[in-house]
Amino acid sequence: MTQNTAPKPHHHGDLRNSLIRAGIELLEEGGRAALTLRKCAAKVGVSHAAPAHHFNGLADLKQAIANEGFRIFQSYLLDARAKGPQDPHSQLKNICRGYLSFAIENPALFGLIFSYNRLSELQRSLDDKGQFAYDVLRETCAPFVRIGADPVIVETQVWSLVHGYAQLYLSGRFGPVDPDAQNFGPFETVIALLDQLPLANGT
Amino acid sequence: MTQNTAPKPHHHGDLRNSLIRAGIELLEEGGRAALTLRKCAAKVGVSHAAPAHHFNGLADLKQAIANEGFRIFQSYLLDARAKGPQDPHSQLKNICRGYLSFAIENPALFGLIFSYNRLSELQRSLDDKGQFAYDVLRETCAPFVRIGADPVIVETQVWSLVHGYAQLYLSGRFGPVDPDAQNFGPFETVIALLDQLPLANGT
DNA sequence: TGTACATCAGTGAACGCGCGTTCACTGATGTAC
DNA sequence: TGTACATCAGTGAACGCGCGTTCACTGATGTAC
Repeated sequence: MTQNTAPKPHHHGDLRNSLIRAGIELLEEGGRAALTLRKCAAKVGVSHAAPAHHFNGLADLKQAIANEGFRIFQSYLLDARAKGPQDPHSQLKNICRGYLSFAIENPALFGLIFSYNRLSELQRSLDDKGQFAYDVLRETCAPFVRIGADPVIVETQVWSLVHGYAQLYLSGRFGPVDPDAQNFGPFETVIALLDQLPLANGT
Repeated sequence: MTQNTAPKPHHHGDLRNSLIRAGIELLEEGGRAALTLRKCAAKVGVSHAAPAHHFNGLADLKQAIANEGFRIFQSYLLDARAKGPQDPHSQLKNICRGYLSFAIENPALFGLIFSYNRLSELQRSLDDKGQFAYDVLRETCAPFVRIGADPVIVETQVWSLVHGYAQLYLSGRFGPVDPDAQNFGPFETVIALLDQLPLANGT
């Protein structure tokens, strides 16, 4: 076809992105230890030497996966906020639902992009990507900041609350993980927690 | 000396516990991937085959490390609560400081014991150990539950808030990680967040 | 349009490495008598 | 108290495995002319 959009690889077509997607699947299927260059190559159906043409080693692939993870994470937040009513309260609740949805549907990726990793070179790059997600949260929190108050308090409180609940829920600390739970599931719980926060009237 | 307290190993003295301690150090020094049976053995100074007499494989050592991690975590909570004034507000604040201290001083261990691991057989065992820590938090939260209200709301809110803040702080999301930060560091921040919660008067 | 050529993504064999695990062994410890 | 013995923690060699990485190669693609 045309080649004006992106440089098309000659044989596979889109091996780099395919390897990233395969890596995410391996991560969710078998945890961090299951993410290897050879397994990614096998999942895509190429030889184990092929990834070397697209990534400068395993660390580089991991970084690409984490970047893609942040992109997906941000799309969860934006999609959730855009779907419902656009008043500030609905936006705030929906963005928190999106946060929790991402964590539940992509638990290993969620763990990867927020993992503490003092040793990793990728931390700084991730900081930039993570900043976009933070910005989405910040602007959604803005209407709830009391006049004259430091907006960081509300932002940090909402983010910590949702993030902590998501992780503790995933770790099974609040009972078995069941995304299909009826009645009072994790989404209702996190909204109930949010309703307890002393937020200013959203304007 | 005497042998009436615990069965003393013949040669090393306390190899099992030494391997657990070495494993925790490796974890903090080099991340999850650095935790191997051979490295633990080398760090303790025994042959790489020695651990097989004390652990049934790497997964067994990891489980022992996670159990020890929960024990240390709980001791942080209890020590922090016991040190300061014993009124309910001080207790609640101090237990949250202990929570954050543990996370900052043992970030990899913190990550391990709260890691989502669907695949691990050790999850159930950890659930039991984690329950003790939850109980400490629950009883400290009890005075702040409004009459007639579900105590789970306060417990979950406090726990999620502190846990989420600890993890986001460690991941560098709130700026560089600096335990020696002057003025308004992570401990002051988490207390400020806590002060915003709509808690009943501690009695 | 056709041909010759440069590019480069993917191949398959090969390498060294650290890993978990096994095995027969050694030798210190603790115990039975 | 002394001796013979059973126990078992730790040793060192060996194994097969999956890993990342390299290398010369192949052959399809895209381009220059």
